[in-house]
Amino acid sequence: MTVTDHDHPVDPQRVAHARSRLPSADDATRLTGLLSLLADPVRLRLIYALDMVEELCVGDLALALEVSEDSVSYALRLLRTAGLLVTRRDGRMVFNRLADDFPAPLRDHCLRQLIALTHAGDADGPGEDAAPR
Amino acid sequence: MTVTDHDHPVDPQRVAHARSRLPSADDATRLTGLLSLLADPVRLRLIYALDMVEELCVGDLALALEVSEDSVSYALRLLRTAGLLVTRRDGRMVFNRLADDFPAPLRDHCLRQLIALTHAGDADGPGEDAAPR
DNA sequence: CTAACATCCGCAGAACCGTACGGACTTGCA
DNA sequence: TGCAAGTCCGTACGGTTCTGCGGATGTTAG
Repeated sequence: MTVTDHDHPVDPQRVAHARSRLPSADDATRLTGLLSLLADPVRLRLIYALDMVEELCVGDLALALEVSEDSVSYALRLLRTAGLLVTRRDGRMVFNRLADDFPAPLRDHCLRQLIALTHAGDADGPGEDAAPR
Repeated sequence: MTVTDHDHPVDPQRVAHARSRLPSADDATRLTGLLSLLADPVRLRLIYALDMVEELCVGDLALALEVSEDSVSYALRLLRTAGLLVTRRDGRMVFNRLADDFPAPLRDHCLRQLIALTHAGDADGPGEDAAPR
């Protein structure tokens, strides 16, 4: 190889334990692909908006998010391609809304709770958590 | 803002509603920054591994994940800079573990549940209506 | 004090992603 | 039928991010 792939495991037991329960590289790629779709300010706020009001067209979405229609259109395309949202056409308008099989954990837990903790945990003071057990 | 900023809201009510409850662009950026740290196969599996066993050194981490030590070191640096994990030095080894204030929602809900749903949701075909509704 | 080990850091290359622009298509209304 | 509105698609540019290599730091052992 290249450098120091040390074949000298310090804790073989723990390595084996972690290795056995670790998600496969394929599953990890799939999950990171999903997370990548959320890891963008435009897409994240777009999902937020569609989570509050049932459906919105591109133009109104751009107004609500205060970004260009191009950005919204591009974000919608990616989300739609991933199957995270569906469109309903009424006349010349195209209304977008979250798909029925939109991942519930993302919708219910992650988004709202994480917003809260990014507020509180910004200074990253040790011993302070926005989500108490 | 280049061309078609249509100033013709179709649903002014919904736009206003969404706009008022929407997270600020700053909060969204902060949250997407956090999500971006998870949106990488190496970092995601690394967090998984550290969630199972309390602490691991770089070399063992590389063995467990089956990636180069450079990748692990780089991933650890980013996570450490973000304050998501801490290091403990014992001799020439450096053991890494998740920080005490590691976001609980991420750890408890998102990661495990999402792995499960990426498994189950795979077969039902991404993009189309296999929703049980 | 020197040698060997484990890890960290800085740099260059490549790959990926998001944005902006222009054109084209479909639809509704006069 | 002709015009205008709304949206979608393909392309090029700029920026950010990941990977691999070489060297540097600090530590233990002889």
